[in-house]
Amino acid sequence: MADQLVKNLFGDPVDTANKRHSARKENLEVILRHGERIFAEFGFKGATMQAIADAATLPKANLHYYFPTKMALYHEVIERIFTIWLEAADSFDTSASPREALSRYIRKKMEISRAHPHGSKVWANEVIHGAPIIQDYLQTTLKDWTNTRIDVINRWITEGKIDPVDPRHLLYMIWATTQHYADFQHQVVTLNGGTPLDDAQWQRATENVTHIILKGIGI
Amino acid sequence: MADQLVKNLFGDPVDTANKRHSARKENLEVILRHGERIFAEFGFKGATMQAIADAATLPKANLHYYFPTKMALYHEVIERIFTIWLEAADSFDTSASPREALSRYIRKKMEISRAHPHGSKVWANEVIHGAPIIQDYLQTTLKDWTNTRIDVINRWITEGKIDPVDPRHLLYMIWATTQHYADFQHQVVTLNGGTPLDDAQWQRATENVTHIILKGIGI
DNA sequence: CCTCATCCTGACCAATTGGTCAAAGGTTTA
DNA sequence: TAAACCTTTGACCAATTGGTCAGGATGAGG
Repeated sequence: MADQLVKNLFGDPVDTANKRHSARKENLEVILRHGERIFAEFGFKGATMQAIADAATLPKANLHYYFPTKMALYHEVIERIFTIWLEAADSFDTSASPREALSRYIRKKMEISRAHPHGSKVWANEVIHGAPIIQDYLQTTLKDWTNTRIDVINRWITEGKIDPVDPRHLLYMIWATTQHYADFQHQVVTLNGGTPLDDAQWQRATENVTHIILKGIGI
Repeated sequence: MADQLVKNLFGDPVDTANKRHSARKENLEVILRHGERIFAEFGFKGATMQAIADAATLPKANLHYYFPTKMALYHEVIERIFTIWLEAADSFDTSASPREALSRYIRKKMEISRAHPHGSKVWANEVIHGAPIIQDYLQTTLKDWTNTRIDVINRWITEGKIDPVDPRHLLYMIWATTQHYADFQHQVVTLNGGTPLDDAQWQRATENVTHIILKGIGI
């Protein structure tokens, strides 16, 4: 078939060559996307497989074909969110200057809050409810990442590049503030007269957050 | 009966004079306290009347005697939390200097995060899930309060007392950061080696938050 | 074509859970 | 003491919902 002759730049057959394979991929994608939204909106218990199925316009039994249990689907949703979190984490360039490293990190986190508010909400939900699923991440990946950044920030302090603040609380402040625009989106929108922040407002928010935090630590 | 002769300073009969009345009060208190905790821990849907009843060591049917529906109980829990929020709001003294007004407000909010983490979590849950219950508060009381504070902060800016930051984002930063210690308590504790913050650590957190924010706006 | 493996789905089941109710047990008041 | 009232509670019900399953549909490979 002609379809099967389609190749990408590396000469590998493109996934869409196989109807089954591509349909599978598409379905997984749709389920995960709507699952994330429904979980964010109603919490784990409040979200129903039926609601996710309806959103994805698939019969409920079909969801159970791809994900044996609700928990399995939830796990997968969390997994994806963590990937995004890692992406932001990478943008904290430890070799850059404090000003550059922090402002880039803050900007990246603000972008994520705008692009993936649902994911952020699911994560927040998890933590609020005692992190039954992500406890592992918190104790390993997140803790390690945090400790290396704390070291870097402490070095900046020693070198007199920033004020002697507790790095831990600086990081918490960055997390809390940037994620606020995703997690408390509804409140932010309500206080904005009911309309979502536009491009200019997001930029203004990012600038304000960056300004206050950087100046706040003496940069 | 002797009991009925007990009076308070105003001459009113003390509630405890009446066995029924005091038992009622006590039960309401116990149900609301445990309800708040269970709602915070599992979300509205995840919390079950049975779980709250067990925590309060009362039969489930008894809960329904005091609160006809789960939603009615939840409403009452939210109502109480809002009272605490108002208490913090009052501490933002608009007649004080920027330094005094803000540092007092931040300290108060940190104290509330420490004293009422469950309440804060329930509130966060509400907003994350689109504020189905508290929408009214957001649009009226919260919005009004916010607008008056924005005016005050703008006056400070005009008078050159603080940097020209967007008051809105300054407030969001204060809310996000202070509430982070309650809502993300589990994450904070995990990154603290699994032990809750002690007195000194809370004080250090408050100092850091206050320092960065105040210096960040040029005070 | 034809066979096989994969995918889809309506109907169904069992467990959970919010809420009801009638009867019993206390407390207050006259 | 006795009547009126309030509170407590076990047993029960109906609705929701996660998950199952058997049989049908569809695409891949020979």
